[in-house]
Amino acid sequence: MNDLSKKEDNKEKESLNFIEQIIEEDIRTGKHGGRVLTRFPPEPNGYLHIGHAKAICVNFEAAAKYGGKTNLRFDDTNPTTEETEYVENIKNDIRWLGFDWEDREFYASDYFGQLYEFAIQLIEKGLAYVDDSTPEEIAAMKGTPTTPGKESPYRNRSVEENLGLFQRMRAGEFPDGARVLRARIDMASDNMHMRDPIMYRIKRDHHHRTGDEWCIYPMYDFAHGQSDSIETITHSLCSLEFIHHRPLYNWFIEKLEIFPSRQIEFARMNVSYMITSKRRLLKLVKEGYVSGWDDPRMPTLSGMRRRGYPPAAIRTFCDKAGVAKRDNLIEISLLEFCVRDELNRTDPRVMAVLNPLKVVVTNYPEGKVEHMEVENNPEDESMGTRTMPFSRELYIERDDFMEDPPKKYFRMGPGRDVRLKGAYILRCEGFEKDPETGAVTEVHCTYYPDSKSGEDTSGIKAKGTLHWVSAPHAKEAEVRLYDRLFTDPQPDAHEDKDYLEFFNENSLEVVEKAYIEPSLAEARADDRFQFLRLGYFCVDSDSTEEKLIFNRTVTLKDTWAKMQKK
RNA sequence: AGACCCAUGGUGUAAUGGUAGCACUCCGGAUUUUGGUUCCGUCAGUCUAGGUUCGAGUCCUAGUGGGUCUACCA
Repeated sequence: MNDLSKKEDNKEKESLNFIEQIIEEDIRTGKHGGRVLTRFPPEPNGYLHIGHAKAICVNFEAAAKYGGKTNLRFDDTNPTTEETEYVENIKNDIRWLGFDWEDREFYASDYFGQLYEFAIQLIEKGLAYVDDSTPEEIAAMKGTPTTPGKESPYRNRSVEENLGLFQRMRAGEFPDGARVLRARIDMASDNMHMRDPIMYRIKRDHHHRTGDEWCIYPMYDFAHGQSDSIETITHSLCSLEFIHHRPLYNWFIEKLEIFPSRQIEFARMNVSYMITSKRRLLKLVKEGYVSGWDDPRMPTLSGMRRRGYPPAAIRTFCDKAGVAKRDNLIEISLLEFCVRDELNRTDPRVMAVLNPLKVVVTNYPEGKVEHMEVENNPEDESMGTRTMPFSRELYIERDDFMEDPPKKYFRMGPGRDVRLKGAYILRCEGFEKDPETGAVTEVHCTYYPDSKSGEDTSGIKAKGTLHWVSAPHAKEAEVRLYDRLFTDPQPDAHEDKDYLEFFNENSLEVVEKAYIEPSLAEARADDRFQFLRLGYFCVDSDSTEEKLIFNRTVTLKDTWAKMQKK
């Protein structure tokens, strides 16, 4: 056996997650004729976040893998909290993430008529009844997980009476909250969701799609499962919390004799240093901890988009995190790895100096300018080159000079040689200090004329290479440096402490005046770059003609910083 | 307390009764005109106790630990 066939043998076994295994089994047994249809069912009452991204990927990718499709369905059964504005944002976010639901855009509210008919059917079968009890009474009769509930005094109304009452509910004859329609199942069930769950409530509110057509609205539990069924969803993938709802959905499907969608639950993804609670996120926005839902520190898709995270990286991240049923906490370092991996291949490199220190090349003629050719991406030659002006006065990073450097320091220091990326090797001859503060104000160097990048005959091997800009040619820009929003990996997991106690006060640092190379003058919002040796940055939408603003997406890995910590 | 779900290196996820593998992180090394990238390497794991079996991470029982469930929200 040769090596080639061995390799073939090795990769023949691709490992499947438990959902894919179920789908493959269904295909093998011919269930639904091999058809696969999933759905992503957001409620249009908030912004999508990293947790939703996971659900979107799981649903769309599971279907796509087996030649199936995915529906987008808005679960809009509560008119009070839902708005059209959210619908547009959600669609925009899903498209940006890279998924397409084509023409299959549905709304639970599309099915209000059908759902009403389903309710009538159940009443006629003696499986649903109108209850006049107050919310408090219903809650009291519900019992607890360890004690059975009590049956409502209205539970044994006749079919005719229930039918009449329900029709009058629909006709608007009763005030809000006066009565509800409940499924007649089992008040003693171990599963609280089977203790005669409410199917319909009276609620006079303007619905974002159906307007004032209805004054009764189905509960989520009476809408979700049947919506799946109506759309003939084959595999309804949702999070673990709905595991207790499954018997109820199956009960409705069975009693109504409708298409049997199968619900499969998986553990939702948690990411360290991030929170996804809608309420807590809202508080960050409302109380000004962040600038809005799209603040680049937010775990929202709009926030991550503005931060500069490429959608492909988010998809890869969700894929690598995997799918299973156990609780998980994915390290944010995996996300950062995926972002860097993507950006490393795609982003052009440029130079910017965030914390400038002036360098004077004393043996370089005053007024002379050379245009140095610099590669745009060493990972991708096809991205070509650009030129950068080089002159007698330059800026380098303040961190890249030390008055009295240790031996492992490869950057500029008195008497040391260092390469300027794409330009010359410089020798540091001295420096000037502010007599009052002691701060270094200027560094004096000489350059080796025969060390020009690409035609270096000097034979000098400089250990370090620095980024730089030409002082008279550099443009100014604002740069926003972001760090994780919280100082604790699970800020909302502390019983004794509020998550806001872990808010990272240093999560945003603004550099008002950074120097960027002149080629960046034409950059426009959303353009992405690697600032050499600093990190990946994108142009923020706050930028104006006069002033460019960059967001730091993520730093480069920094082994020097790591060494220093030790 | 009851029902249900879950348990593999620091983290996440494979192995479907037959050699515990992969990725991230960490650590070390090589290369490098980015202390980036790339490449190589090290460390490190089946919750506990019984049982079934020639053989158990996998099947069974019990225990332990974690999670979920008692909205006219979704």
